[in-house]
Amino acid sequence: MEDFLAVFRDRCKRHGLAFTHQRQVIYQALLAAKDHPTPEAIYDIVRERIPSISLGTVYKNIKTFLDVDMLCEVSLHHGSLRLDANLHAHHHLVCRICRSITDLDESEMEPARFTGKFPRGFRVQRQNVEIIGICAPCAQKQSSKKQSSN
Amino acid sequence: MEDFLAVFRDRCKRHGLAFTHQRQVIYQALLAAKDHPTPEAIYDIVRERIPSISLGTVYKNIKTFLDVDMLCEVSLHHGSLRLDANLHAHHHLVCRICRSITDLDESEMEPARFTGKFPRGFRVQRQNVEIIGICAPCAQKQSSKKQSSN
DNA sequence: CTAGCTGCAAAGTCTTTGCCAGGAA
DNA sequence: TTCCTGGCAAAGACTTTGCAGCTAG
Repeated sequence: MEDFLAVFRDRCKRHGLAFTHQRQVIYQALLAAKDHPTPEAIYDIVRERIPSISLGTVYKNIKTFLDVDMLCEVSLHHGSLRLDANLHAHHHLVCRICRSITDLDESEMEPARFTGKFPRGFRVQRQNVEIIGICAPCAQKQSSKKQSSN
Repeated sequence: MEDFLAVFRDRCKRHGLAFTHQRQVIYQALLAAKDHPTPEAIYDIVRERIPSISLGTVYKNIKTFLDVDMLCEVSLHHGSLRLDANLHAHHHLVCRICRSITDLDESEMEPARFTGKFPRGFRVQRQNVEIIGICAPCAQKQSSKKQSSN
């Protein structure tokens, strides 16, 4: 626990974030949750320790953590529904910045192989591979932004 | 084109869907779009041919197509942000029905290997594998539902 | 004829934003 | 002191729903 606090304090300092009680409790709840919680779920947990906290604060902090890579999102496409009429097995190349999606043909992909055990009774149907990175246009924008801010 | 109409008509019949002009134009737009469009994007395209169409109709039809597997969603988690404080490389087992997410340790996974070419300039950072299927509780619910409807 | 569909508008989620008082550095 | 943050409420984006008239089967 003291360990957690020290690490968290350090991470905040490194990213220029103020160390606040709310922020610390939110982060701790995120670390403890094993089920990939929603912001609402975190809000519910945090409220047990800080009843006066607001949902807005939870959202703001989550966004902050995402910005500094102290946290990641399960899907890069939660904002809006993205559709795919290509029903043949294929995979996706996704840009972290602009969230563009490019198809990768399955024939050019050797599937991932899971060698461990699945939970009992889980019926596997298909697998989806996302190769995540930064597309050429976004990479260019980023580097030019960095230069101008130096 | 006539080919498309025949196939579409057939698919509708098979799933018990009425063949309507709106539905046909929406599906055609979905098939033609190569960029994993949002419902809004489809709405914009369809409106060129059916200016009076409503966004609600586009949503309803997309939902219908998803229900009968004539279409799939790029991410099963677009509805709400799902967070992951586990920054170590790992993968996910996802239930199509309840959308629960279970972690799979990376050490038990042999990564997918892409043997083709990435778009020029794309900087790959990591890969995410989703194994998609139906979890035990949902499978049970489904089979009992089927029995009772027989 | 009947069930299902469309268009419209209202309502519902989920998330972001603006503001000011208060706390961290 | 100065800047950042928390709480609140309003606004915003995205999606669903209810209804009345129309259409396909």
